[in-house]
Amino acid sequence: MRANPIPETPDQTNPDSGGVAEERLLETRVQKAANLRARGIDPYPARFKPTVTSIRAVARLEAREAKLGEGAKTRSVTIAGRVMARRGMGKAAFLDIKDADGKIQVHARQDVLGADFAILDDLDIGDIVGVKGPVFRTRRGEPSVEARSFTMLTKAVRGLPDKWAGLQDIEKRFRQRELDLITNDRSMALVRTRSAIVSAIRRFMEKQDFIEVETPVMVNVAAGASAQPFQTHHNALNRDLYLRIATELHLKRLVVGGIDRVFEIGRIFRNEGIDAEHNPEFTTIESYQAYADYNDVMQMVEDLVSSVAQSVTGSMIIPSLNESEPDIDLTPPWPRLDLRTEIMNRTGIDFLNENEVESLSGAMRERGIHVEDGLPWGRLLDKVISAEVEPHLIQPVFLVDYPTEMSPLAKHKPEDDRIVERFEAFAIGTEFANAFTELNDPVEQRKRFEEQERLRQSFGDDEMDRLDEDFLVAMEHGMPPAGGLGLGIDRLSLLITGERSIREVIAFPQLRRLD
RNA sequence: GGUCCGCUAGCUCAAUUGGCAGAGCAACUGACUCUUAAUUAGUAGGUUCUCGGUUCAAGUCCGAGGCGGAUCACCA
Repeated sequence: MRANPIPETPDQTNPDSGGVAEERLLETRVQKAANLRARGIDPYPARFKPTVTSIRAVARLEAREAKLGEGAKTRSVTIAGRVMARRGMGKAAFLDIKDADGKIQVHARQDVLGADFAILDDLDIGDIVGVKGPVFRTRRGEPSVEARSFTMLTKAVRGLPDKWAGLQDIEKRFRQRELDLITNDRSMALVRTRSAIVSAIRRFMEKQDFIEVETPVMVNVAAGASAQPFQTHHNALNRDLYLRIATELHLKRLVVGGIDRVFEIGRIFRNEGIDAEHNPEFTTIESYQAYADYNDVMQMVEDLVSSVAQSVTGSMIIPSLNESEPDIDLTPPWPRLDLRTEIMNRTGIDFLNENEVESLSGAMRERGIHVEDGLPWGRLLDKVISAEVEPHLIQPVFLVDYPTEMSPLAKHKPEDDRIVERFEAFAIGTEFANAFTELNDPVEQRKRFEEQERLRQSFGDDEMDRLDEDFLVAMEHGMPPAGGLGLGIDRLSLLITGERSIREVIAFPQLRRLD
């Protein structure tokens, strides 16, 4: 055992760098790395090749046991992973090693390991190591790698959170997600599930002959949705640019160009509040399909969501994570509820009658719905939906046929220009998809945008959709009839994982910086 | 943005009415060759989120602020 020098006077030069105790813990481990170097051992070697993962190593042992019976040993394997626990017994030690697949125990004995055993003097929980040797089963039945050689792969100079309780502090879990992943299996599972969801979506779309594209994130006009954009600046062009708030308009231009089935999975940015359902950057899939209408898209959405759930979780029924909420059954078909009827049933308000700001806001006040002054009609009605209808939509459902004024990019019904062919998909009280039969009449599209601009002027509402001249010119060249979809991947991940906070399904959610 | 709740050792948590800030894990010095929350003897570790106030005395009470959570408002 070598003595680790403890600083006689704590470092006062940088009082913000953490407590003295923390500094000392770090210093101790840095010293251990130096100890290894002094003995000619690189604590950060560049290469190491494991031959099996923990799970495969155990599988090999089981196969061997099936053939040879109890007491069987495999041929030598090589594993690598992080030391999660350590039980030392003088001239022997047990280590729990965690890799990408799971955990396996390592048994290190001085007589077996020889010189490498001395590495354990400078080993800490949290270090990443490589171990080579046969897999056997201990007397207590634990599959274990009998260490014949032992390699330090990465000396960690900070310790892990509590080995039993893990990292519990919610704020730390989000700010230091890597520690959350190391110690909390649920967090790792959520990252993997989200990845599987995106992968399944991509396979679903490709199977239906959609092609995936990438369109600009930085745009001259943040159009295609109602939201405030983030602003940035390009120095060489000396132009202000915006981060996109939707991928819609570029994708439609690709449909004009002849890509009949197109989709993009991408990040969009909305300069708005942050809460359990909103992160300022979030991921959507938007798709556009020529010669389809919103009924086709509706069917695609329920097929997509249910089959993604099936392939990711093995079931279309998502079990509730707590007693107070029901399981969610994603099995298609989902009910199609007429929006106007649904609002009337919930509130008695008929949006075709209350078609002026005054009458609608009056009706809302009568119903006890808080009305903010200065909002245009469409935003008011949106509020009625989100306050009075949306919270009741727990099982998956489509709300169908929206007012034209709140849907500037959707085609109106053939028999009624006050209503557009649009639906939104809801579950767990939250909207997760929005789709319509796309408006492709360029003259009407221009009129609708101009109306949005007029509303923006008169209401001073920064969130109205904006007029994008490049898009309008494209439409003037003719876009085939098409059905379009926007679906929130984060929201879908909430639905499929059973989580209720978007921060749980985003690896690094936006948080206020610590100063 | 409003309201409520939380912030104590590296991690997980205690601390009675305002009365000496404590435990487990991790760490450090030892013992220990089949343990698995190993066992075992000892040691060290604190700006109780920050600033101010009340008080003989503040982790605890009051005020302001920071960060987070829940909820309402707004958005997807």
